[in-house]
Amino acid sequence: MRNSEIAQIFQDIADILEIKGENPFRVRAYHKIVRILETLPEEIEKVCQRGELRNIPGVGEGLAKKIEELLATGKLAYYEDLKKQVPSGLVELLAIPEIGPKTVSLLYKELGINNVRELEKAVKEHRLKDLPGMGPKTEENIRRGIELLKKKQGRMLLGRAYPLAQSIIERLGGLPEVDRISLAGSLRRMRETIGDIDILVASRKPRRVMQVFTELPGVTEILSIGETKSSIIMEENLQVDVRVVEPDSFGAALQYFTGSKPHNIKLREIANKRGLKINEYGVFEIKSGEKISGQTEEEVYATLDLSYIPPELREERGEIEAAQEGKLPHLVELRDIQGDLHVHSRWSDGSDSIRELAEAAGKRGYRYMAVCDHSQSLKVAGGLSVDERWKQIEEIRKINKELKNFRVLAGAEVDIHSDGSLDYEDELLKELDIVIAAIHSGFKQNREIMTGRVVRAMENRFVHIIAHPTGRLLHEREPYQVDVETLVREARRTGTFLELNAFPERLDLNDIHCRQAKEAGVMVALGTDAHHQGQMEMMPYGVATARRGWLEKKDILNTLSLKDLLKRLKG
DNA sequence: GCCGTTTTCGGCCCGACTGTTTTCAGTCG
Repeated sequence: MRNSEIAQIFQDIADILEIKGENPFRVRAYHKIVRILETLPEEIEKVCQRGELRNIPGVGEGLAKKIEELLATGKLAYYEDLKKQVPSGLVELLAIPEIGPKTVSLLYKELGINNVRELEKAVKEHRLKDLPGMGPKTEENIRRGIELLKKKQGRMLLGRAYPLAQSIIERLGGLPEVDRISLAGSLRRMRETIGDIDILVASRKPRRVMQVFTELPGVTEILSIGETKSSIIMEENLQVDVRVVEPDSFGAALQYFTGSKPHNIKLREIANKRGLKINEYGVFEIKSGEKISGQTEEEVYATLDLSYIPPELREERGEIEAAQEGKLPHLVELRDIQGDLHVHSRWSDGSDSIRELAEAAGKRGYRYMAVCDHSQSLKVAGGLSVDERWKQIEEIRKINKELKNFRVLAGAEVDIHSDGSLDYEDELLKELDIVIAAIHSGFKQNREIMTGRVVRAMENRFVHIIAHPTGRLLHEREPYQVDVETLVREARRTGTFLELNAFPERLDLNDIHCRQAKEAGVMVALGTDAHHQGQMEMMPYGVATARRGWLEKKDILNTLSLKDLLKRLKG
């Protein structure tokens, strides 16, 4: 059984236990194991085989036994039993905003409602408002909640949400009433997808800020408007929350609203042990109630003897322990990136000439850029025949003679055939400065074949990089069945680099994989996969994902100078 | 359900907001 399947079962258990009104801390224990499983860099089965389940913080005797049972039999008696007690449709009701476990339980007991369809019907017939603890407003809120759930088709891509948030910040930040303003929430942590945009403002005149905010162009609905918090819906059904605090609390509030929740919980536990309390207003001594810090985030962390933890790391994946020991990574920054290692020109399916691309890259401060147009098999993307490729190499050589302080690397994104062979012969590959191998066909192969296919490509000594190694397209296509653990190991063995494709739909490798690569000593190659010059702007999303994967400058191939890069590519 | 240089039992992060109440429960982040 795979980690994601086991995680799904524990998630289900957590939901059922909540509806049953079980001890919330038991529920929390299940939520925690779900998160652990979703981000574990190896299969839990291997951990189990090594007898190390109990070494995972959050896994005690009970969960260890349940995991063992699932791995051994594919089933869990406890879960099967729970499912009999609670109709399956109740869990889906939890997804509706405004509805939590208590309401689900009430609806079921009083009205026999056990799925969304029945709830909609009951709302229409106004059967909810007379239930104990409910009234017409709650009924209306639930109606809107169902509507919202239907409209909101999941989370928005980082690459879409980020510019939107920036434009809001620019508008609000320009107000004289705004002292400070910042992104918060998962967007500040640069998660690959986000549920809503959180913005934090420091101001002594919240009313004015809220007025401007709720009247922004593009606002389609105002969900709530208050002194400290307002929520709106913008076009594309994106929810935006703004919170306003006093300037003195800005740091504590920013820390608090940036999350993640598990990160904050852990931080507060540490604070408690020291007789301190953290909330969004500051760090307080519990006994005296005296405020110790809160103006800046740095202060908040320093009060707990922690070095400052960058937002991208705040996922409770060991960053707090690292901060305690002063062993946080020195994360890579955008300005460390010396060039883009994956762009397409109009020779294949891009829309700009190599010269235009080079000029744009130079303007970004880059020293080099790898033009990696598709290879001959990929006809839909205008893949280059062998002849065309030779001509392109010639053109690039010519362009390089004209350029100063900038180098266009002659590259190719070469298809890996179904059997692992490559789309060009070695005698052509060896003429290229940089060769990226990629899968664009046969997505349905099983795990073993797919993994072996990529490994075979790695074994070709002219292949430098594996492009978008899992092939996922967020919201569109699942990753193909490839064993990343093996890829990382084989990359190390063969001296191959793995790409972190910065395109927002891809972000592939993802953060967890990046960390795996780092730990195995495999360098990551950052490329935007730009198909026109504007798309080179996607690089920050790649850098952010690298940071989420704990990567430092030394872990990334294209932080090297041109000279060092060329040396690495040869060796 | 987990966990322990204050504990193997009794704790487990913290507050805002809303709508329903007349002091609080439920939900959310």
